[in-house]
Amino acid sequence: MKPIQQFFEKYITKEPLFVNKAVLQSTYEPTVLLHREKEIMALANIIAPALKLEKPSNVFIYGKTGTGKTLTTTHVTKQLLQVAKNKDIPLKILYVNCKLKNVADTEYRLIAHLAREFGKAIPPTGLPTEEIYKIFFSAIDNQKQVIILVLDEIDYLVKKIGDGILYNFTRINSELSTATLTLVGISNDLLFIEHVDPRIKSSLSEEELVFAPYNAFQLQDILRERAKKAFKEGVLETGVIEKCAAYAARDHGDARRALDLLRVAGEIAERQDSRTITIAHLDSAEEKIEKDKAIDIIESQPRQYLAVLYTILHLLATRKEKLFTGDVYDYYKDTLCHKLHLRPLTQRRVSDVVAELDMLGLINAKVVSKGRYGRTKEITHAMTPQTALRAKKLITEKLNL
DNA sequence: CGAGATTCATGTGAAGTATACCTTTAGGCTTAA
DNA sequence: AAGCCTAAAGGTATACTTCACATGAATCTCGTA
Repeated sequence: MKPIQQFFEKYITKEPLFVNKAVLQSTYEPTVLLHREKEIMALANIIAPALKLEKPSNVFIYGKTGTGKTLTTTHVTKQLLQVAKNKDIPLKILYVNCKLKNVADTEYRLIAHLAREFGKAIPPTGLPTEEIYKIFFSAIDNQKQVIILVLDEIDYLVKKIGDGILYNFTRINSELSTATLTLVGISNDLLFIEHVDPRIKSSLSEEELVFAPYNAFQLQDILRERAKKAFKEGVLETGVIEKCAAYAARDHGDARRALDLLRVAGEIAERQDSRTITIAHLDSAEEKIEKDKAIDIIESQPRQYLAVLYTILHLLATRKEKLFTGDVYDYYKDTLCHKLHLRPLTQRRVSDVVAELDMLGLINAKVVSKGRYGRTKEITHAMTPQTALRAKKLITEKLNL
């Protein structure tokens, strides 16, 4: 028998470690959210008036990544929607992630996206933004209804295009006569609202919820609960859950990360034909996750961004000295763009691109003053060496270098 | 020796440009009465 | 005469460029002890 056939034969008979892998994926919504009872009730209280067709207060939710903000919000809004449906209450929930490139990363695109949710066809460009607002308003204002708009990662949007958009949000309800719209903003950055006009702040952030990071014990509870459903009995070696929780608690109690870690560890173990999941699997999982995340982001970046990122990775790998914007720009313009027959962007633009790559977490860029030797961004690694290497290879392929 | 001026390399804001796409409008052509 | 198609005119968003000014600590300068 050919080896590849043997592989397939074996594959069928192989004992899986998972019973239900979806439980560990980030799209999974558990029916019970552990250790978020207080937050759930708080949010429920805030938005409950919707059931009486009154406008609930606007809310801002703060918390680091993986503290259950998004999950809690979708959980609560879903339940609310369910009740509303049973009682025939006209309630709509809209959820938008502002970080999605070319979907909701500008004011025009965000409102256009919302209007499309209501079946309106909006061109990708060409109309005045004001016009898009009108279309959106007319789409929702044709009947008495309560709309709850959840804007995830709203801090990213505001950082990118400024806080003018928030001002426009403040006047939404005065434009509507029959419908009402409530804004639920979710932010990873606890400080970002402090930078906006206090009047806008008080209008949009009538209520605030802060999600504290999970501690190691809470993470363990969550992991155990999910692991029970995801894995067959007895596949987890003792200490794996504890270690997994400890890893995640180390950097700001990120539950999503902890779950990813567990899932990927399981996948690796399965591939290696292991009967159990060990701590060693956990370690390789940590590496793989980071790599996947970076690769994912890179996949969606335009050519110019890739070229700049490649330059940075290349220079960081080759030289020992610190790396500054000027060095990057020189190599990018003189060497890389030349090789790629790419029209070089100006230094001004590259400066912005570097800032965006920093926001995406692919690199670290910090503005430093070198006194007599000027002011610049000092650029350093944000990825582990292995990941950086993989990333560089991927870009090489994507750019046809 | 130390306070204040100078300097460098690039950050950063504002305004301008190119491109792609939109709606409106006016003219020309077709059609049906 | 009414209806329909087309192409030009006039408008916008976005990504990028151009222009011009801002930044901030190391270094220089010069008056003073």
